[in-house]
Amino acid sequence: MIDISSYIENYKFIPIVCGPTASGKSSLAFDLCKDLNTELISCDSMQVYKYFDIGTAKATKKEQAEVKHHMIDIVEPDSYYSVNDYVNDCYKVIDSMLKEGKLPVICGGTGQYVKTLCEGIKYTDESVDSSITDSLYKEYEENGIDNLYKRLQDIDPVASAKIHPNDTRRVIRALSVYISSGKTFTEWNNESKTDGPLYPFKVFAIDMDRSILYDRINKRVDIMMEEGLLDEVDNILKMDIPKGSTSMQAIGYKEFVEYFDNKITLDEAIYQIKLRSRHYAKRQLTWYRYMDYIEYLDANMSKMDMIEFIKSKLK
RNA sequence: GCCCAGAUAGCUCAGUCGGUAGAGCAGGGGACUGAAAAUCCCCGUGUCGAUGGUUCGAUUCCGUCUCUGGGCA
Repeated sequence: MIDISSYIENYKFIPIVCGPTASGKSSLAFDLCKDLNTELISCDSMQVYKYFDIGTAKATKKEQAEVKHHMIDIVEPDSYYSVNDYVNDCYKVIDSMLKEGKLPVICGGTGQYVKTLCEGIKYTDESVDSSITDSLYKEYEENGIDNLYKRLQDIDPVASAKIHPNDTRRVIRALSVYISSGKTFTEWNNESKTDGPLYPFKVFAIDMDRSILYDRINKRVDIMMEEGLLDEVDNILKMDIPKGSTSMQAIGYKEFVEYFDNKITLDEAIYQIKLRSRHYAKRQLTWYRYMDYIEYLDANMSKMDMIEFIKSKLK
């Protein structure tokens, strides 16, 4: 673990501000950055994509002029950007900020990215060729999952015991690792384990009453519509981004594809966005409960009090 | 006013040839090592509209009432 005290006086930890979607984490992290006179590092799997602005609740140009935001708008919408890419790029930003004497403030809702940072998972440089994955998917589409799952059981009983057969994504991932590297998924994953995180992180999450949160989510979708989400999506769809691209999985975008195809009404699309956002928030909350090292911030606290609380925990 | 069809889980509805009921959606919980805003797993007791009757027993059959659709006047 890297000791940050040689770069930053007074602080021993790098804060990661989390919270479910629409909980107000970005606004909190923004104010924290202003208070600490520093810059923000986004930890969000969808804000990395250019042009996906309103629907991903990306910081506005005005906000970005006030506080520098890293790890947003860094890739084209048709690119493939993995957790591994994220953590590597993130470490580079952290390193350069520390060298400038700035305490990084990380903020975002992507649980897997936060986990990877906090557990210090170190992915190998090897990667699985997409042709292997493609042929496994082809096999799945032709013959179903049963045989693929049986193969996984033979090769890697430990992994297969943890992966449900219906979870085709994970079954195929585990198999593809073995076919590609000759190592089982379990071996491959064990190799990526480390003693702990690269930097001393401290994770915070805004804790809010569920009904209030859902109300905020629903209202925020309405606000996004007023801000011109539909035009944004229309422009993005004109870019002909491949359907399977990660960026096209973003909530608030994929739902409009059917609307523009005249398969659903606008109201139905908006209903779906609100619904899927609520489901997403629920899954985020499961991540936070899983991270037993997290510090909760009661949403009833004032933002100033939250900032003071966070700062006190970083010392 | 008359006729017909409904009234069952938060919503949409199925069902019980009479032995007090079950799906989808919503909602809740969980998993998560290279697509993660993805992917996947688990969780269903509710005066079966009200009331009287028949019956050992009614949400189910019959009567009356209330409400909601639709039709005829």
